[in-house]
Amino acid sequence: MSQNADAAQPHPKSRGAARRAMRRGPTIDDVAELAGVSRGTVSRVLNGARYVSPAALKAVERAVRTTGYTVNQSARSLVTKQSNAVAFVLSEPQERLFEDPNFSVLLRCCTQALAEHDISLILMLESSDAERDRVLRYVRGGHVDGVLLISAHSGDPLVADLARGVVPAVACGRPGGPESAIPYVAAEDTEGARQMTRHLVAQGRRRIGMIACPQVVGGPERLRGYRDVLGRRALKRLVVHTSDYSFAAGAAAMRELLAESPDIDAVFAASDLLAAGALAELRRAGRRVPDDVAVGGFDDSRIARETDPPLTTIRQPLERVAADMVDVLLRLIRREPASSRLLPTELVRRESA
Amino acid sequence: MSQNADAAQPHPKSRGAARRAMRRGPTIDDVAELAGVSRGTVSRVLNGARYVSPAALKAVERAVRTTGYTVNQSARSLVTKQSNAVAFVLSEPQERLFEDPNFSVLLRCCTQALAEHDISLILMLESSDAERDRVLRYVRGGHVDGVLLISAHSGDPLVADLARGVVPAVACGRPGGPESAIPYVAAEDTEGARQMTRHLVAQGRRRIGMIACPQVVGGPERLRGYRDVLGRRALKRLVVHTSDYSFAAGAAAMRELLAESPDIDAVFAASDLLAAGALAELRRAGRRVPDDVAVGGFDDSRIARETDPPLTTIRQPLERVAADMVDVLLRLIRREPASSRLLPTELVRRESA
DNA sequence: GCAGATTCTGTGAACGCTCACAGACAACTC
DNA sequence: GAGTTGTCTGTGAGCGTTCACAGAATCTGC
Repeated sequence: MSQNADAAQPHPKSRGAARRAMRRGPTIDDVAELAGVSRGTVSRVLNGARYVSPAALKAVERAVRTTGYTVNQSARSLVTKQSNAVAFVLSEPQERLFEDPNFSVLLRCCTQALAEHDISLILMLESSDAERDRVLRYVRGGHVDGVLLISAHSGDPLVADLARGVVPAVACGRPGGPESAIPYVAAEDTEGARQMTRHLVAQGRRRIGMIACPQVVGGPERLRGYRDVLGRRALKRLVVHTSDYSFAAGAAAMRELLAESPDIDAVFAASDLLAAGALAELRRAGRRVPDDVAVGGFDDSRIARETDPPLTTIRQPLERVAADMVDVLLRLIRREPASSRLLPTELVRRESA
Repeated sequence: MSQNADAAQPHPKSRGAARRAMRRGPTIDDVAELAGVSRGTVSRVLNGARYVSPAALKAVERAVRTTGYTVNQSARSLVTKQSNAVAFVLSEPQERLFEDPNFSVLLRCCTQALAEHDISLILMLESSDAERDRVLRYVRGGHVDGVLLISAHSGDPLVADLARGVVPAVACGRPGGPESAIPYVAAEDTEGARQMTRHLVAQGRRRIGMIACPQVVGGPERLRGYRDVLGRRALKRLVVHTSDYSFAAGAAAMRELLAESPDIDAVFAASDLLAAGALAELRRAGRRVPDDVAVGGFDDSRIARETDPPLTTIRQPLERVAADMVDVLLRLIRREPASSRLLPTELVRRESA
């Protein structure tokens, strides 16, 4: 049989042709050939276009257009060791966090900001230990250039891992744990809480309660702001702690507050969702808002506009938080200096207080 | 100087060593060396582990563990032409859609389902033409193995592009446009709408209005279900169209309905968010719910539990929609046959109707 | 004991790109 | 006109995998 004879002489050309037929798209060599230049020149055009003659530039651009060439990211990554992707890691996402409107804004704005730099966002969940392992392996494996970390609770174990500097990382909100932790971007929670508390005081409220959530990122700061303004008037029974920012927790906390201090005339909830829950509970208890009890929220999320009455709240510039997180991360990736940032908050007056 | 002498003889070995020092992690060759086998054997262990002796298997596994080896996805993708990633494309995401709780559930469940197959989810937004181009180039470039398409409005132009079969794709909800379009997974919207309408009829309601949204995916089906049950009783002035599923649109539609038909005694809103808006407007108009007017929603999203009164609504099995979308997409990627799926809905009775 | 499977292993050649290098040429300076 | 600088170009090597192939070893059944 002629098989052996054929096998004896390898024919790389016909093989290459066969491959080309089943290939996804044109390669850099096809573009080079069509443009009448070399691979190297095409590559230079693709990245930066320096040291390329106008004629060559034009020819390459035309060839790229006519062939519909797209750079093969895998091949590029293989040599540059950059993935042009970052992970958006959602730590401990009980459904709650995921349905938090703040988080949605963050995700959307981060995606947009990254897209402008042609970097793609890979969403990763990290609620179980197994998932954390997966994330860590993924990140360590060099699949992403950086990590945007959205943490629900402070003291996230992933922070420690990330802090070891496997890959640049930025957190949203001040992550708890050792001081050596990773840089973060957050709103000025403490000052925001002060603004709201001062506002309630200015309205003549005497018994101002707080629904706090100190385990959640940003929570301790908001409680501190409330205490800063009220001092000794921040009675113990006026402060109730919840374990998360949820509607149900807000309602339960309000119930407790009403039972402990029936003469309460204002409540500052550490998030709009908590405030919405408090509102529902107040209605059930027959208290009018704001006449009997004023309610203040925090976040200025969509919810604040949809409650009845609409919530007076503290606006966090989440769009800017997202943009700044991306900015800090990109700087870190380029090995430029970058540090944590705190963004100003603003009181938004509506009808609840 | 000795420079020229050095340059004359290339020393690949010291070069390789230098590279190794700055390298991210161990390679397959390092693992092979440590395990005392060849590259090929390690590769076989990594993918499937067939035709590998127990001894070799064990040695490789140990070596992988001690070196902390992770496969370099770029190198692998370069040869397999598979990226192990899929794009989750959010078409026309006016903020609204993004803040839709349904969408959050979908995103979360898809991410989880994909993670189980070690496939990562790349989030892409596609609200402008420029962004659609980007998405298309990205997808065409072979960066992803498939696309999960979440479309707000029917007749999305991306669908047509995707339908040309660049890459496997699955839509959530029936995409409008040519019949030749891509496969989809959706709830049985028509039947769900029938369930709700029948429920309102069974409660003795005589003037049943509808807040419909026929431009949005699923919208036409829900309107059809309402008409199926009511027949000629579905008066023109009892149906108002909105352009999206938003709180504000729901409130505006309710206002219109009250003005046109003051004797209205029930409303079926095509989404919970619309129903929440209607609820707010009814309260403002002094109508009691459900005593004066019954309100039915659709989705059974988180919102339905948080309105006052809580909404009677139609539950869509979104977790299953997400799981099925991923399942269909994976089949398509493996070139197995797979077709569109319709999932059953369920009436959830609460207090609003 | 030997042909034929069957299991197991190592090796070379891609995959498509970037990057360093060297060479060609043009434009200056003295 | 020779040297120096700067711009522009092509080429070879290598990134870390997988895959096809071929060869070695072991097991069948007669």
